[in-house]
Order: sequence, then C-alpha cells, then structure tokens
Amino acid sequence: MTKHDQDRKTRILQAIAEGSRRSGTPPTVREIADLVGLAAPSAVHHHLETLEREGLIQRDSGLSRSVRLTARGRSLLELDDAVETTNLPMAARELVVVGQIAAGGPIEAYEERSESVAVPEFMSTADSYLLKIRGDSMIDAQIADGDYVVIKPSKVAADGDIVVAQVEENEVTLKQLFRESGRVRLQPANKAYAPMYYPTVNVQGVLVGVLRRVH
Amino acid sequence: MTKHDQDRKTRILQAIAEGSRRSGTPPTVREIADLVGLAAPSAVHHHLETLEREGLIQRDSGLSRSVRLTARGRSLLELDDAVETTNLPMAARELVVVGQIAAGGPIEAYEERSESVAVPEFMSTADSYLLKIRGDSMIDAQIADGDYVVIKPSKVAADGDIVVAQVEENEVTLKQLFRESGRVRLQPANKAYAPMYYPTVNVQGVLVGVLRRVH
DNA sequence: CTTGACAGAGAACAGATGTTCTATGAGACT
DNA sequence: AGTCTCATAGAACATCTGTTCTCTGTCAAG
Repeated sequence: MTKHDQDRKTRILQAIAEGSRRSGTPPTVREIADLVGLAAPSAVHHHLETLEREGLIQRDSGLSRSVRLTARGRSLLELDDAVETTNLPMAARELVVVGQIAAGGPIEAYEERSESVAVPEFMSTADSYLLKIRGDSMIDAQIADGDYVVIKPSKVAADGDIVVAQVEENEVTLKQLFRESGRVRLQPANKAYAPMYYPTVNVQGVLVGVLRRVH
Repeated sequence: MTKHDQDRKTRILQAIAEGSRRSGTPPTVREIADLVGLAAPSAVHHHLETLEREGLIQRDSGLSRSVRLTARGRSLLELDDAVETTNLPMAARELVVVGQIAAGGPIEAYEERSESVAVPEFMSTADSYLLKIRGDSMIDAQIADGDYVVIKPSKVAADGDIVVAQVEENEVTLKQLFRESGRVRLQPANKAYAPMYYPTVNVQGVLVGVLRRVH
C-alpha cells in the first residue's frame, strides 16, 4: 500500500467522521467526494468497498447515508475519546473563554481571568470552548475584533475549516486549513499575513460558531 | 389539541429518536410512516412541518434523513438528563427568528416558519428578535450569508448604528444609519449597493448582536 | 516495452426520498 | 344542515443517492 493510498483512505474516514459531526447524519457518497476532493461518486464507492472489506466502516447496502465508522475505524482516527457528544439537551450552554488570539499569531491563554458566555446549542457542543478575537487577524472570515469564536475540540477537520492547530511544541494558532500535495497550508484569514506550510499539523479543534456583541 | 393529536406527535418524535439511535442515522419520511403506522409519506410530511414550526424538530429542506430533534423536542420526550434541567442558571434567552433580509432589500417576514435560537443575555434583551441574513448584503459589516442578527427594538439609534428602518409604508430594511445635514443616509453594508437618502426615517430597532454557525 | 493492478472520471440507471397537489372523511362549531 | 379545520391517503414528480459499467492514465513488476 502506497503512502498516497493511506492518505486517501484516512481522508475518507475523516470525512465520514467530520460529515457526521457537522450535520448529525453521515454523509452521502457525493458529499464524501466533495470533502476529500474526488469528482466521481464511483471513486468514493470504490474506496468504501475497500474500507468495508477492511472492517473500518459499515454500510447498509443501498440505503442512503448509512455509512458509519466501526470501532477499528474510529481507533484509527484516534477518535475514541472525542465522539458522542452530540445529543445534549439544552438550548444553550455556558462555555468558558479560555484565551485570545491576535494577528495570526499564537493563541494567548488566559491565566487568571475567567469569563463565560452562554452559547446556543445549535452552534456548540458541551466540550466546546471560546476564544476572543483581538484585531483584524480573522477579518477575511467575517470575524471582527472582539468577536468570540466557538471551538469544538476535534482531531479531524475538513478542507477549508478554520482550525486550532498545534504547529510547534508550544505554539497553537487559529488558521484555515488546506491540504495540498504532501503538505498542509495554514492560511491566515487576513491577506496581510502569509500562509504557512507544514508537512503535518496537529489539529486540536474546529471553529463551529461566532458570537458578536455590537455596540 | 386533541388527545389523539398529541399521541401522534409524540409517536413521531419517538420514532425519530428511536430510528436515530438504532441505525445511527435519522429515519426517512417513509420509515417514520412505518414506525408510527401511517400509510402515506405526505401525512408524515404534514406532521413534520407542524413539528418544525413548533420548534420540536429541525430539518434541512430537501436533504434525506436530515430530521433531528431540538432541545425542546428532546425535553418533550423526557430524554433530558435530570441534571441539566436543574442546575445552570443559563444566561440565555430563547428568541424567535422572525424573517430574513437579503441584498439590501426589504425584510421578508416569515409567515409560517418559526425557528427559535438561544441567545446569550449579554448580547440581547428580552424583547429582542432575530433576522436571518441572506446573501452578502451585510458583508462589509462582517456579517455573512446565513448569520443571525439580534435586533433590539428601539426608536432611537446612534450615528453609525445598523438599524431596522421603515422607509416606505410597507418596506422595512436593515442598513447603517448616518445623520447628515437635513437628511438621513441609509448606507448598505455592501459597496455594491448605493446609499439611500430620506428626509426622515422611522427606526424600529438596532443591531446588537451577531450569531454565526460555521459548518 | 508489455502487462497487470488500480485510482479515478464520467455517464447512466434504478430505486429511494422529500415534496406537492388533490381528494376524502371525521369532528367541531355555528 | 352547512362550514371549517385537519389528519390522512394516494398519486405524481423532481431530485437525491447508491450502484454499475466503461474508459483512461499511472505506476510498478516482469
């Protein structure tokens, strides 16, 4: 099995996990194709057959959106801890603001300050946390100075997602993630800052919501 | 509402919860019909519309297996953990989405659809309401397609505020307000649209918050 | 170079699926 | 009775969706 194959398979597994997390239902074959950058549903179908034969996913033949990860599939993505936070029954939940982020730089964790904000259920999960935006570092993503962004802890992310990524031993940053051939591009949401390239990044969370108080 | 109606609705909610739990994906309209003993998908569809209007479920129009219970739907089934309902003095209120606004044009009030969202207290008042943004008409104010804006009813506004203004007998619009000598300028938050000038405008509300769900 | 395996694209198809429209029947109310 | 509301059925439709088939290009092994 080549390196490329492994990447593609992992990407598809991630897409299934990611798609399920987003909408609450597993993705269709064509949605997976979009997520991993394939043009033909047949190509995805081919991979799904392989993945099912390998015991990483299960499907109900012919039924729409029936694909799901098996325990082995999840463990391969190291998702075992993060899953199943979906059905929490509150219209809102109190989340803690854990730090702030400025100018495309590293995230600055709050040491002593403690602030919490009620976040609507439909744009958060129970384990989400908040970051406060400083400056115009996220302006191209329609995120302004003083906005709060809701981050859901997750090790998987889709192309184009805005993610919290660990790029150095002690540096965590908030950027838009794009997978390119053989590397990962972390794109600041502000044209004044240049993208950064890494062979691999450690995704810690995904942006799932924005809150703004206007004065 | 008769006893029979209540039973049927509860059964449908149960079917959604049950179907989702069993297979990992929400059921289709026809699967719900089977589960609750209805012969026609249209009958289920009719109930689903009612349930969505009542805020007990949510759907993505046209997408298969996209039905899911809201917090209120789950609480009606008493699926809540006892804990969550008892603790947490939630600093949020449930506000209703009353319409949508597109392309600098008039506000389009929802006739039947009813959607409600929990909004943090710090960016709302009890009498606030929500509008859903369509298109990029507010893009220069960092408000994107699909965002919810929190409107606080008010007859007064400061210069530069984004306001809901009544400009004609039957036309209400969302724009940035500037007072100039002898007239009022209503400035769309998108350079593609020209400002409008009025001798006087009737302010109905002021933008006080923005909510965005990122997927 | 030839061959074989395979990822992928593209087209096509059958069945699934959400939605709409019309009609019917049962209750409730006047 | 007449009228209105509403749950339900049934048919029809457009789109979604999984699947299959064929073809092409790539890459590694012989």
